[in-house]
Amino acid sequence: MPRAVREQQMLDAAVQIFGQRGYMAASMDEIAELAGVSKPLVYLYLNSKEDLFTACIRREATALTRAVRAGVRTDLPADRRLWDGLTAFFAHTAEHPDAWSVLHLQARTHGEPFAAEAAAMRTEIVAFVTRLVAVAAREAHRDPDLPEREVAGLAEALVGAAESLATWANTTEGVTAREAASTLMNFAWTGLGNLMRGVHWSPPSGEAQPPA
Amino acid sequence: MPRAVREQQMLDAAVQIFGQRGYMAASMDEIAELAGVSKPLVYLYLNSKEDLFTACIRREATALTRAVRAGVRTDLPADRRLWDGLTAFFAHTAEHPDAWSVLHLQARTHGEPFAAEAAAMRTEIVAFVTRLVAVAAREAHRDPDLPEREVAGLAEALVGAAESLATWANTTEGVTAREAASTLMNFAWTGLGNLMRGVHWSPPSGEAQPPA
Amino acid sequence: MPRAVREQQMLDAAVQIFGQRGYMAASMDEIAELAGVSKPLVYLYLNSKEDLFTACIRREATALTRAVRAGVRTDLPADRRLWDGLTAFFAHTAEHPDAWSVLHLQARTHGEPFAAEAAAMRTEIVAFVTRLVAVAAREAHRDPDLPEREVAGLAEALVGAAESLATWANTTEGVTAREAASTLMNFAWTGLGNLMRGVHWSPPSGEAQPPA
Amino acid sequence: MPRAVREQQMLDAAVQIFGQRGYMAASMDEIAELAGVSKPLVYLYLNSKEDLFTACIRREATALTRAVRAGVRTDLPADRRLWDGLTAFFAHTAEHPDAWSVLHLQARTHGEPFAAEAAAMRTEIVAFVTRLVAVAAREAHRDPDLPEREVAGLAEALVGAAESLATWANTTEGVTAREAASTLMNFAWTGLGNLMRGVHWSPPSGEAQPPA
DNA sequence: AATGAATGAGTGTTCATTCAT
DNA sequence: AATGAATGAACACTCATTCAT
Repeated sequence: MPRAVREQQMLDAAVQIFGQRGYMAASMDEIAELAGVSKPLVYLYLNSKEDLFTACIRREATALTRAVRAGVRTDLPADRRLWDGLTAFFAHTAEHPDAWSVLHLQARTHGEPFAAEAAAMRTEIVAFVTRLVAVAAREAHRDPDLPEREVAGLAEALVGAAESLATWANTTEGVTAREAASTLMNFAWTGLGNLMRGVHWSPPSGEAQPPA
Repeated sequence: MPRAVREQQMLDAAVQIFGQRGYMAASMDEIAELAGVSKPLVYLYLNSKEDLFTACIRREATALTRAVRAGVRTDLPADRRLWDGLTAFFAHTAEHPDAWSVLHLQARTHGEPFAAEAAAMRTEIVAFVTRLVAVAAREAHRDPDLPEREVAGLAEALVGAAESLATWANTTEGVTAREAASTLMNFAWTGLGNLMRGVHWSPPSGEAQPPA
Repeated sequence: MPRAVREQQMLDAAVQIFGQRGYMAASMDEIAELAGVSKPLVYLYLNSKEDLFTACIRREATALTRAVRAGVRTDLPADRRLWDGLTAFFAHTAEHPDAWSVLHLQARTHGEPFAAEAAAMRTEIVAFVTRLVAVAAREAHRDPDLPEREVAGLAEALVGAAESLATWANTTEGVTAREAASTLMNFAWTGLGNLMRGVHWSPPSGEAQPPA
Repeated sequence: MPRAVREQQMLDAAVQIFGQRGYMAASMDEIAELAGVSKPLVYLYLNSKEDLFTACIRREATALTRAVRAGVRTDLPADRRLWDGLTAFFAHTAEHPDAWSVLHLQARTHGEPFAAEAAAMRTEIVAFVTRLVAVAAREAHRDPDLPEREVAGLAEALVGAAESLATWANTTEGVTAREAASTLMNFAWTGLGNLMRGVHWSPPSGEAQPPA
């Protein structure tokens, strides 16, 4: 069996164990057993527990950002792009709960090296949202631009709300990705003030066509 | 030295170590040393690592909810109450970053018993926000009520955004509690759509007078 | 409360705990609590765990040998004296099972100092039996005497059988001291060979009158 | 070095330490060091201190009963079988004093799980003796049978005497297995009463031929 | 390419024992 | 005469990691 395949099996096992038990409570024994290989092989391929964990974070971070990017078409208006991105995000986290636990909980909880790794991914997503907000402002002919730090804060808030809803959707019976995305779009785009007055944001009728 | 005092010293030390190292990486030795007592005394007063951690979570959860409640006056309009609550929340988390790490990260990452403890506090806060949204709807003469699940999702999103901004404010140089609260109020109350069109929500001029 | 009384209370508690938990598993905390005093007081009166245990052994050894001696009248024939001694022995061990556990099990199991203490008592009892056997031989006009070492072995065997029956009687439902003594007298005095042929030893009709 | 061999080495060391120090006073460190291995290996192979102790008890119980059975030929008369069994018993306990300490003292002193393990072996031996007594009664044309409980008591007494003599022989300079067996046969078979009148039981002239 | 065998270092926890009062 | 407060030292157990093959 080629090395690359074995390595993926190990990462699969590691993500599952890390996601469920947590980084420190996870034991290399358990991971090796779940991967169906001997422990020395895990060390031969992945060097150490820290390296293994880092590899998990990197792989899953890449997978998540890729999934979000794949769901968004750059030729559509800003609110549509946000809606598509959120839908993709909620769908991916719902399908890979262990990976989401690794990225959102475990990586941030066990010290700088790992937190930095996860922060890199988060920064990328925040940047994506920040660009979106900037574009939206331009589309609305808003001038002068919002202050840069305020935009950063808004993006931060939006991403935080999304993360929180992802966990909420994962643990609340029967909440779909579309529903979570819809709730968040109403909240973020329209604002509570408008919502109170009966103003709603409605999801576009047709689904986004993934580029390929 | 009386027992009650010693116990608080131990909890202080434990919150600091747990918050910085994480629950599993924290060693009872280190906590005892930081508290300036011997390890057996920690066990005599707090029974076990698990009980010690639980005690930390409970103490800090109580402190946080108390701080938020103390910042809010029930005789003011909904947006003002939200603003005051957020300001208190950001101020408290900024002043007790280790406690915030314990509540927001560590407690959720290390198994049901602890997660449940932190979830209880979070539930309380979400309920607080949920009531606020309901009140706001009534104040805006909105009839019929928003669907219950949608309100739950909105509260979840708002709390998630707040949590995220708390961490952001703690790690970004020079962001004050007022600034974080202001950003979130704009985001949550006005909505991005309005913001893009130049509509802003402005913090009330006078500070809230804590009941006394 | 006078010191002597307190000390006896502590020994009572200690015998109970040592007898039930075992020497090493017994904790000074538990003993102090059961005795209704603070731990430092136990140390003030009895110095250390080892000394406390030794004191227990001594007190119970004395009590046991006293009980046996009290049951035997020197003016009766040898078999009657043996019967009376055994009856007293079984009655005492049945009434003080924790003390018996301390003497027979715990003291012998935890190293020289304690084993020696218990051995001293046992030696006394073995000597008592040895004298009895010698007297019996004389009464039976047996000359020349049995070799000394053989007599020692016989006494050892008899005492061992008695110890074993004491535990057996303590743990078997409904076996009385008289019954245990009767079984042992048959075994020891008559011998299996005779028993097989229907020869029995019968307990004397009247009870022994304790000297007082 | 193959696992099975290492395991026996560990059990050897454990029996020695447990027999000399006692169960609770024995430390896993000491056992591992005496076995010439690291502590984790002891845990890898034997799981826990309790399991290790249980394994010791089981191994030595099996060895002892095997030795006794191997010394007895079922085609010989009852007294001869008893004599052979006792000789084998005393020889084995004399050669393995630590094992005898584990079985007779330690196992009975440290709680139900271990006591039950040792009791199982003892029950087997008592049953063996009980059958012997029954056979002897039949051989002596004794009819009707002795009451069942009396037989149980007799077997108990005999076994207790043997156990006691085993320890006596182990601690008294120059007492051989034959001598101990001889003393006990006289005591048990002939009875003190007959002994006093000069009646002796004599060991058979030729040694028993072990079946193969 | 892969593993059975083995360990150094460290953890949570307990307990006999002692001050200071 | 008696105790609340405190600890040094030790122990069972675990785990990431590495040889030798």
